[in-house]
Amino acid sequence: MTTVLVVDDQPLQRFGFRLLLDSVPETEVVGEAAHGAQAVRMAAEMRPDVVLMDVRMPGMDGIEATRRIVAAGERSRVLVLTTFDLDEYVHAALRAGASGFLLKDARPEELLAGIRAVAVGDAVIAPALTRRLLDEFAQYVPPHPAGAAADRRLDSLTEREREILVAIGKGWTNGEIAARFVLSESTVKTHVGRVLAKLGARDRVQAVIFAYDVGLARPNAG
Amino acid sequence: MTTVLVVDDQPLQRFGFRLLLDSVPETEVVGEAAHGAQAVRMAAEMRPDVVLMDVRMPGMDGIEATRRIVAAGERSRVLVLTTFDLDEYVHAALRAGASGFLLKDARPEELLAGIRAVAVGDAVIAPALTRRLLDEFAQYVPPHPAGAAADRRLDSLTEREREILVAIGKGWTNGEIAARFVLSESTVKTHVGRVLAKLGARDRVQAVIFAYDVGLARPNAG
DNA sequence: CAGGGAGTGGTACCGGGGTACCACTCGTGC
DNA sequence: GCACGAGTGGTACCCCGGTACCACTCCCTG
Repeated sequence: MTTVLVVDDQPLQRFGFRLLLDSVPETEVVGEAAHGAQAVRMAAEMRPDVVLMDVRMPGMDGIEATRRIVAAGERSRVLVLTTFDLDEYVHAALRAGASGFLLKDARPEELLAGIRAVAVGDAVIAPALTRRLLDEFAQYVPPHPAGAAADRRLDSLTEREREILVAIGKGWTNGEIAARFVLSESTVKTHVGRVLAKLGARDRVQAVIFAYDVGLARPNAG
Repeated sequence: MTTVLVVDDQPLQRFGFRLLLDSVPETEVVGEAAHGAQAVRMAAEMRPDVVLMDVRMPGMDGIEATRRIVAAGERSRVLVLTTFDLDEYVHAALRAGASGFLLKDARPEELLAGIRAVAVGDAVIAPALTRRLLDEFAQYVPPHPAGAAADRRLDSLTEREREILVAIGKGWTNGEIAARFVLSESTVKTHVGRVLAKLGARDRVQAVIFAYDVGLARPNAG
């Protein structure tokens, strides 16, 4: 059973979601919020599996609410829904830590499939948006994994450990990494410990520096 | 009506796809290919709306075939299917110009929805892969044009605080900073606290990232 | 001279980070 | 069949990092 918190300023819209989600056995709406602040509070209180988040709302919007929920280390995954397929919304939402971005004109099955996906830790993007996202992706991501030289220490890391290192390089806490990767914090600590040991780093700060040195992490704003 | 070319080296697999796609009125399998070279030829001949492409095949694999079909300027969209969710496959496929990437364990409705999406020019990624793709995306794509905002935060630091920030960026602990600067650890903590507050950083890890972003710290490969 | 910012230093508290050690499940390879 | 590495998860413990709050000294400026 997947518990869902519905966030939308339109009562009728919330009613529609509740009707749909409660009509199938696998999902259950456990609460409704009418704006961002309320959503953040309720997410912390009832820890739903999935937060169905509208973007445009009076007061705190869905993006900011998403950012706070994710930053708070909540276990809830946020699935952002909007009527407008503006690129800025998509970028902002994903950067805020949303696990998915769907359009409100999605078919009911698509919405349910999306909720199912994010509930187990996967991510979904509306097909109409994916195309543009991929174009940007191809534009930015270097063809070959950057520095050919790299570092032998980097090679000693397993695939998972490299992912953890990248996450450390983003400044995430163990709790945040656990939430985003859908792991327990114990597991994250185990991974982090092994990464530090293999790199010969004393703490995560030195791991971050290593990540920048080998090009695993890259300066953002410029 | 969406015309589909099925490409897979396993006859049984092709049969399964044909069964599924011909069972719904909107799609029709107009051809089958057993390897990459044949796929490229057939795509050019019959110009299907969608090419359902397996990755692992003897001879020319699905990635190379995709690249050639797209490069040839065919109108066909390529939807890549594979059993293995290896990152290299995903990258290579998307770089080759594929419109989508799904796993073979997808449910029939998901596959049909994917074909429908790519047929109209959208793109789809299997939810299980999207998560990692988004992580990379966030890693490479710059957040906002911005840039000037970061510098202002740097300007708000005093001379001493900038020195402290540089030291933090070298991975030094508070104790080490105190020793090198000949200060008490209390003083260092005070400085560090002020630096974090001014930068809006949660901890020294994020301060390190900031230092790299604004160029106060620089990658030191080797 | 008064005021204020910068630099230095202290105490007290606590939460997260890091470590040590162990256990279980997979899948691969011998 | 077995061992092994990778991934995941747990418990227990200690200490550093970060915060809150305060105090004192310079030195510059109004």
